[in-house]
Amino acid sequence: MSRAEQKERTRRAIINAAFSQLSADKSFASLSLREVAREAGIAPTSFYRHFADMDELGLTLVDEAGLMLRQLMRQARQRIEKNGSVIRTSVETFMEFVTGNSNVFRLLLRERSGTSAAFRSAVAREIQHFVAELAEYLRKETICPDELARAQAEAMVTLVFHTGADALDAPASQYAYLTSRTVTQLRWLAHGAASYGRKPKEQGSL
Amino acid sequence: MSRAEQKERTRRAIINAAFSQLSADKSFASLSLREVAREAGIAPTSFYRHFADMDELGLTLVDEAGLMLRQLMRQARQRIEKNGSVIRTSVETFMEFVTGNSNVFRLLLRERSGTSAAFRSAVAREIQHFVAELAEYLRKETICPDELARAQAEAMVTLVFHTGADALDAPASQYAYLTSRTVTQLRWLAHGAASYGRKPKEQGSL
DNA sequence: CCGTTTAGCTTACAACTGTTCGCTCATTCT
DNA sequence: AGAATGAGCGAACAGTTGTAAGCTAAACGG
Repeated sequence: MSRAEQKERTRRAIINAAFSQLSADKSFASLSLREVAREAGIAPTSFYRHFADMDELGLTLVDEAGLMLRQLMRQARQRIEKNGSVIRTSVETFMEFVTGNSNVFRLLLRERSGTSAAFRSAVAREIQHFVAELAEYLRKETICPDELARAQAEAMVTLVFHTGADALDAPASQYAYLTSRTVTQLRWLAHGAASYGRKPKEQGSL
Repeated sequence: MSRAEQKERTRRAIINAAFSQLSADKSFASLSLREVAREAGIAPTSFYRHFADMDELGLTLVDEAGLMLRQLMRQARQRIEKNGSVIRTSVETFMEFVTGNSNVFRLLLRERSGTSAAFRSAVAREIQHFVAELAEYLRKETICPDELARAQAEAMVTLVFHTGADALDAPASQYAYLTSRTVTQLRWLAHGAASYGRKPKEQGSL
């Protein structure tokens, strides 16, 4: 086995060890370099041959998580073409991602408001891809000015993300309810934005 | 000074020390018993005379934070009566809370998806008060069935909370924009829910 | 006024943490 | 073939952590 090949292999072992240690009651911040190294099957000091820092490893994990998110978006688009219902299909796809890769989602969810500014902005950047893509879609589909499309997309992503977070602590029997509740919320938003977008000044007592 | 009085006093010193050590780059999980005790001016072991655990202290902090939230709600109601615009006044009041008590808000924000199930459900409970109260208001104001009022309230609280989180990392010059963006989003929701609530079945391609 | 209670202290320990240093030894380059 | 590189290791160090045991002294209750 070539040297570079072997190096890449233990690098992956480290990354996988880190991912696998994340759980409902263990965040990235509570991982220790030594524990990760132990599970990766290397000596603690060998860790430094691959990452300068735990932070550097963390940023790598966030990048990989973001990658999975983008793959998810592509997958959602395919399903939409065959299925029709944009909102429901998107929400269902996202919920499958959350329940199937809960540790990955948890990483994004926690580090989005975590203690490292670098992590926070890395996560924010990944989510922005989501928002930007959705906003572009809305701008094409509806006849909405740029700024409103973006605000609408942000609200939608926020609601879907939040539902994912709820699902992490809810029993599987609740998934269907959570999904359809979110679908309803997104439809409200879409409908409200479409008919209300042109007259954003006070209307009614709200 | 009475004994009970003195005990209560150092108990508060502990709580205050903990709150004051929270910051953008220090979460509750990264506080150490010793550090807290040091800032409170007591020996590490004396901590146990007041709390069995760091977890017990944490739950106390979450309770206090929830109390502040409820006070905030009362304050918002007063301002609404004098001001009229429900949504804008509510969002502005909340943003003042976030910027004025950022450590308290950060605690709720982080522990909502933190590593302790007890913390998570404690925070969720506090937020439910928010949602329930808003839902009741919506049910009275609009002519909306229970379930929809609740879903609407949840979406609104989610969006406002998320905006608070954004504000924590944004420069103060962005506050006005964040606020009005959120106001717009909430109005969309309200409008969409009002006109769309009666026909939740597929409408349009979304 | 004397015995009990108890907040707070000091000392101590065992378990971990991240990181430095120097070594081995298989792969790579010349 | 011979020199250089670099991934991985073991030992060691200086910090920190939570927590246990036992003491002191001041407030308390009878």
